[in-house]
Amino acid sequence: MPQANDSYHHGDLRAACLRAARELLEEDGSAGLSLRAVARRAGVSATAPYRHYADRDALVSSVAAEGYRELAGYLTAAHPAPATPDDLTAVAVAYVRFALDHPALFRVMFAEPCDPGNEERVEATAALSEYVRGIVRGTFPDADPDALSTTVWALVHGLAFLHLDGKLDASTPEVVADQVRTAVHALFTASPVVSQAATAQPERARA
Amino acid sequence: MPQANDSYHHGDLRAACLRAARELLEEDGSAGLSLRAVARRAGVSATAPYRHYADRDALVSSVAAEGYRELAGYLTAAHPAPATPDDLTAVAVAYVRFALDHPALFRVMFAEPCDPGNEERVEATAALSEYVRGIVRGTFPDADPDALSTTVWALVHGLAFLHLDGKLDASTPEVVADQVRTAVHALFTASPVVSQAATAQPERARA
DNA sequence: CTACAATGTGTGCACCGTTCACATTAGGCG
DNA sequence: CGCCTAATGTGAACGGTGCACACATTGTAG
Repeated sequence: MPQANDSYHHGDLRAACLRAARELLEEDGSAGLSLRAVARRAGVSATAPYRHYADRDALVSSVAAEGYRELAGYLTAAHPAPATPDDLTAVAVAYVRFALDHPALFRVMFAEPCDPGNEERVEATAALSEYVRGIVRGTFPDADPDALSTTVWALVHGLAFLHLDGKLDASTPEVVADQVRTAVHALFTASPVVSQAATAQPERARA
Repeated sequence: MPQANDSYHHGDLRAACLRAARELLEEDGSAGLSLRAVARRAGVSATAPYRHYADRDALVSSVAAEGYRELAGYLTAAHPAPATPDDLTAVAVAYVRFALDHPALFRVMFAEPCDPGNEERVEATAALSEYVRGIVRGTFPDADPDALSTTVWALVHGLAFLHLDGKLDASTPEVVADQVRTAVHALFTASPVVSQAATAQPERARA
């Protein structure tokens, strides 16, 4: 049973490190996320975190994995079981809102190629990817789920990143939401074409 | 007249730093891009670069600005004066190809919110943004240029990033290109709707 | 030719990630 | 209960980093 005492043994350093990392990320951005700062905030010596994380990257990957799960929470909260294009649009809006609510975290999640060695991270991203594909499959049964989910994910992901880079008008959340709705709506009116194009292209990859 | 001698004064340290930074970026990724390593590679003391760049961020911003210009070169090379949806699709393919050809550079370009204080960088990004808007305006005269260029940029940017994160099949350049073409094509078949939706939404932003 | 501004050097400081030997403690086993 | 081992936390140390500072060198304008 973990306890955050002031005794020699912390009790649950692993969780405390994660929490401290999240706080530092929100306060100073990814620049302030140092292993030593995490240790300081957790009230522990600089090298103690190495008992729970192989290196800095492992910690960051854990933070990223937590971010993926939180993002999934945003999406399911927007609509628990999306079945119509409007439902899917609501999910898309939630995706961009998550990015704007947690900009530093979102950047960390996609800053580097996902380390294939980190099981927790791979699992979290796979779950998210599968979740998106599932929604698309349910919403557009006639479309190629892979192709369409890729397209819609890319569109929403791109909107999120352009917003993070300040390249789009993000004055109010409503402006952002409208932008996302407009863009996604444009895609959906063409969804039958996506289906058709994806299934009628035999010359995809010969290698 | 600059000269890369072995004399006390380097001749053109600024350009040499930029070149060294680019090399380090391609060799070791953004992790290896340290000011000291740049100085070493340029054959100069660790603090010499400070005569030409205020700090590490300034160097990185310069590299990013160079990247923006190079990206613009890719795009214009794909089609000097895009006038049809197919032309625009070719430009989109070139965008993603640039990201895959220069993954570390592309990440640097979009890793942090663009520093508004760095004039060179702001200028380069503005030029790129305006270029995209111009293409869209020429290709789809009836559409809202802002809305459509945002959408198509987001879609392509998202595809590029998902590829960089290894979340999409990038086995061969042709597979990637097909993917981009399919996604962009899907958008374009809906472009009249974008135009209609964008102009028929008076409740955009009241603030 | 000389003074000055531009440019490069060296030292030093604080911080970082990481390793290693060591201290402390929890929990199982007698 | 008491002991032993594995888990967990500490401290010093090493090489690397960004950056500020005083100083050295040199191109160039007057």
